[in-house]
Amino acid sequence: MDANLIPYISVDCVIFGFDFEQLNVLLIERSIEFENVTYRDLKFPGDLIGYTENVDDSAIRVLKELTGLENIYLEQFNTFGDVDRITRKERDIVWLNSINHPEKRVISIAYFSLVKIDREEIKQAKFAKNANWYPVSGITELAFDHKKILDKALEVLRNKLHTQPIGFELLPNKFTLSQLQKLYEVILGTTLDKRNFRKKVSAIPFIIPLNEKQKGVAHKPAQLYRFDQKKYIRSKYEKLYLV
Amino acid sequence: MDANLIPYISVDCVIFGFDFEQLNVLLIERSIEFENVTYRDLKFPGDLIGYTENVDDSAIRVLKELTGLENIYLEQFNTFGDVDRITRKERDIVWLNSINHPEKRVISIAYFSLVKIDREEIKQAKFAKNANWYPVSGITELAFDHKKILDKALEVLRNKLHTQPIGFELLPNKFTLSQLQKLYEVILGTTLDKRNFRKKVSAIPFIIPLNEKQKGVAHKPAQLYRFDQKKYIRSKYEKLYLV
DNA sequence: ACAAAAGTGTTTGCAGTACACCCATGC
DNA sequence: GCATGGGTGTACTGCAAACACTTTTGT
Repeated sequence: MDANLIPYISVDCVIFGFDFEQLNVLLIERSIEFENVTYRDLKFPGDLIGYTENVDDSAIRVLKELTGLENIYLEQFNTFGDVDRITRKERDIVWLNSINHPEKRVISIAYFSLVKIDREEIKQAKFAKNANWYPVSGITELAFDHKKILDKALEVLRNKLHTQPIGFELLPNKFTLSQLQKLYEVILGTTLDKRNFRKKVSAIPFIIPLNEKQKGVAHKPAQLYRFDQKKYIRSKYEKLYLV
Repeated sequence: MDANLIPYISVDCVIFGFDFEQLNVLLIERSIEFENVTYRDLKFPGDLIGYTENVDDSAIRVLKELTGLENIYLEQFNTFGDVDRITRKERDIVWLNSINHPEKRVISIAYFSLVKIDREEIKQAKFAKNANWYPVSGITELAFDHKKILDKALEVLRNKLHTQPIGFELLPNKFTLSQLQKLYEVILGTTLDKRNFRKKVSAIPFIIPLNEKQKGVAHKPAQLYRFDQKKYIRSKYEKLYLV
């Protein structure tokens, strides 16, 4: 136990990635022996906060240590502070004892992060070998109160998607309109009309077509687009009602 | 200093009230002597969190102790965690010393609260005698990082006003449409067309006209309305695009 | 009678929605 | 040549916005 860390407060990071099919989150596997059975529970990456460390910097540190990534989208979304939030299940207590966790009560400040899965650091899977991507749609239970944290993160992500251009944080720098549409459909759980979707996109000045097309696909190659952050900031669009 | 409180974590409550003219917040006056001058700074009500207390319950406790109010709208909106957030100004440090505050670094979980100023407890001003309502529009500086907290609270309030029927938490149970419109105008900083506003309201099934009118006003008395929470929850309106 | 706020309809334009077929490429 | 996803236009409908005068009360 690191004496530089406040024993009562932690950060947890909900890291989302999109593989053009599904929305995924990065989870860490926690193995524990309990009543002669080995359980493999999943949890979000997180850590206690340093006495002399800004909370935002703790989240940046956790992300850097796990994935090697810096300068990615990261935003605090909620703080979870129930007294029994990490001791509600017996397996959680067993695990806390196994790592000599000093306190039974930890308040956690949760962040959500959006990463482009085509980035080199992610592709090389340099992150901890017990960390992996899991499709959000298949997650029914997590360690501690982390399922509740995931549900809240999804709610916030969906709300933000309507009003801010954060979807591009999940896509490669060059993307197709079908990929963008699929992203909205998967995250919002809807289907969208292709022609109407493209009509709206074409009216948005900061989604810019490139002189470049997809290659090596077994169908008509798609036009590639990029998102222009500077044009977004300068434009009149405070809200992005793409959907 | 209460030994039951975690010295590193607090809650702060941004309590909004609407007097039909302006949006107000409840602030506590902090008097300190510094370099032979008495400063009167303003801050939000808050307190450290108990070791065996849910964070949400801390906020409820702070609100109850200050105003005597229970069962009012209260929602966590952001956590402020910079190391120097309460020690950036020298006057803040002087004040911390004067109350023997044990730590120079406190992470604060901020809540915003909406109260009906016609409630008896509020009208009787039972709350701490150094607490008072101040118009939001006139606030330029607050103790610690509380101006930053206020700005964030306002941002969240404005966003929520578009999508959820929280404005009614600031109005009496019986209100006029002009009062409702003024509330939107003041909080959002816009002006609205009376006829268009009323057209939208009349299409909303959970804003219900009463068999009752204003009395004792020197003009045509207005129809009174009420907000029906149950009808809201059961209705199809997930989002309240009143404005 | 006058001041002060309540209350009420119509027109116009734009934005959302619904909908079906041809095109370019790899295998 | 066939399977796969890419790409395109129009008509209809409903909501948003602009706008001015009459009504009811207290003083």
